[in-house]
Amino acid sequence: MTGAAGPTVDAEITWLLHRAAQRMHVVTGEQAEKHGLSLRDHIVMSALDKTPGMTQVELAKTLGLDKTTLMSLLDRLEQQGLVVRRADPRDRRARLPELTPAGDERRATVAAASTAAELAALSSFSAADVAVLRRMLFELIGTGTDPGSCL
Amino acid sequence: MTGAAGPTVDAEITWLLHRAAQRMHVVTGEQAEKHGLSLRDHIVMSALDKTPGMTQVELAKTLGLDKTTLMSLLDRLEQQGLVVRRADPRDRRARLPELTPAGDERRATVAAASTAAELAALSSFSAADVAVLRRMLFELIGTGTDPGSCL
DNA sequence: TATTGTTATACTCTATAACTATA
DNA sequence: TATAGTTATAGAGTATAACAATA
Repeated sequence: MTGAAGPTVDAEITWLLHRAAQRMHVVTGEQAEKHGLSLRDHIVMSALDKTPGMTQVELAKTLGLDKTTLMSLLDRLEQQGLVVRRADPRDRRARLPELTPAGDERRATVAAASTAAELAALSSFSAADVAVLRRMLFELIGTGTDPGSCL
Repeated sequence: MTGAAGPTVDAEITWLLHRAAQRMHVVTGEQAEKHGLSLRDHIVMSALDKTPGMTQVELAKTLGLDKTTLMSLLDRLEQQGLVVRRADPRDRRARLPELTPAGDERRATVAAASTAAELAALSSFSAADVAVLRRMLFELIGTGTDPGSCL
């Protein structure tokens, strides 16, 4: 497409990213589903663990989710008793989702299985390559996003 | 999550990939849409250009699309006069989609705009880093897929 | 029997708009 | 007026099942 350069790997980065994400979604998602969670459930719960005290809008922005998308995720997690929405004492409009003890236990279980699966899928790469990948993805996401959201 | 190691960038690779793909999808997709195509339309047409003579099943496998997903894409492209489905003389079940002259012209236009947008989005990275990224994504996709599909 | 193309269908993800209660 | 949460809804993207024609 660009011309004479690449031999086999000249496909669009956009589509390669899409398919790689799709594949890793399967790999880690099936770990989460073993414990009754979707990948996105797990992502939300990880964020609640790493950065507690966020409002729902802040949480959505951090994860790159639409606030309405986050709603259904939180609804389901709350219904399962894994998350509770607490009132923010400083702003009566806001609600602060947080993990319940049961939620945190589930989160830790899934986190272990998920990262293990991720490591296995990346096992053929050098640590340096993985570091490059991680840095590039992170910077790519940051482009166009306001700073401050450090996932 | 893994423990004490990473300072800021310790998020799951899976989610980073997802969001990076999402972002690049916007970047290159809006170029395609300037010319009346979706990103996926463009991906299909690029594949038809690079590897002509594939059946629909082969095309779907190459692109990592479900065959039923490909159907609606081809339907729309055929309806717009950008693609035709020709009969395979060697297998009367099979049909070989190919670009029309109009389709190839449109494809070339979108390809130029799309790769330019991709390059711009990746402009802050070194060529070596982009090469690492491309190679890793490619290998990641290959895992679990039968060889032979070289996109 | 297996495979290609096809249709119908459903489920998930995502985004938009509008409403409510606060600020 | 602006913002946080919420609801309803619609549009993509994806996958499953079933069918016809052909191998």
